[in-house]
Amino acid sequence: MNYVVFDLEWNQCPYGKHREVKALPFEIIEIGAVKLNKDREYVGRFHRIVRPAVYTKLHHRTREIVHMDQETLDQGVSFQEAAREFLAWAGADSQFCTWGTIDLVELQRNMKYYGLLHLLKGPLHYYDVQKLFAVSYEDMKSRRSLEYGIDYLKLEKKQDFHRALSDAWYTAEIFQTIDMDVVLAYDSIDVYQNPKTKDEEIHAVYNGYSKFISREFSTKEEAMADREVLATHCCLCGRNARKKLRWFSVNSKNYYCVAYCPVHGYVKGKARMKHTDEGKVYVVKTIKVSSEQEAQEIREKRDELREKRRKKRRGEA
DNA sequence: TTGGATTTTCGGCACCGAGG
DNA sequence: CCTCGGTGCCGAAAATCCAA
Repeated sequence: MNYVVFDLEWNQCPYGKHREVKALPFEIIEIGAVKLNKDREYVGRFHRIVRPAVYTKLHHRTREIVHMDQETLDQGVSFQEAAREFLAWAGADSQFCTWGTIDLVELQRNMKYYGLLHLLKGPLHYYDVQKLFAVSYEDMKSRRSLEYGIDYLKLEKKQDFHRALSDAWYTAEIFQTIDMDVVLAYDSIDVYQNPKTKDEEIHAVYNGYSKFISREFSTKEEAMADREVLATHCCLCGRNARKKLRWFSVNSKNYYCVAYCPVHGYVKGKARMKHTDEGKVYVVKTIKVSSEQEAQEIREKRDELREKRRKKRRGEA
């Protein structure tokens, strides 16, 4: 098993959104990757410039960020060739690592555009080094820039940022500093290819929380009526935790609830509604360990929200 | 049963900070 | 300039409640 740390550079429609190709808002123009063995030692690299075929001219903003001239781009290979070679080079049993969540999405979106998505079966497990950085060195929630991470760790800035190979290299260097226990405990799942059937639904357990990704439903109501979506299993032992506070919504997308595990005490649930390109919905539910105090706070938050809406109604009447 | 009051739902919008 | 995810606010519409 190898780790493939990769980074992409992409371009967008230089003439504004109204003239873009809907299925391809971002066109990949460069792929850079560093391969590490199971001990996270450097074993190889991959680099391709991709000749753009949809947006042949660089967006002015892109040109400012990515330092590439037109000749360099024109000398690139086609996306089909670059993607096939990249995946072949990566090998079937490698673990992808990226800085942030977007690169996996754009890679797949570009592959879909060219009818190559079957080469990369999702959902994809990967390591989001930006997240691992936050878990290891900050508050778990922050999402820092790559350069911030390099500065924080006092690593040498040998090359410019915002080129695929150098950013992949920087990401790999940060990845190498992360404690292996943290890496193993916090893998990420990309659901650009979201679960379609019940067997494909994802149940993942992490340190102190668990994540469930449902199959598709036609409507939100149907989703929120599903047994597995509503279930509140303790994220530590998997036992059914009895609900203390039923699922309630704060807005159209997020639902919360509180439950009590007979062994581990309070847990809190959060369910987020996600929409697919085809207008279906699926649910990403997380269950986290909580406390009596936090449970009380969530209850108060719910009551406050109700009170607020009530007051507002009165004011308008 | 019904109409008004109250509560919930839900899309739009704006902001932030990451990505290019 | 555009995407994405998260958050919060707002108002209209839908759903529900409740008393006459």
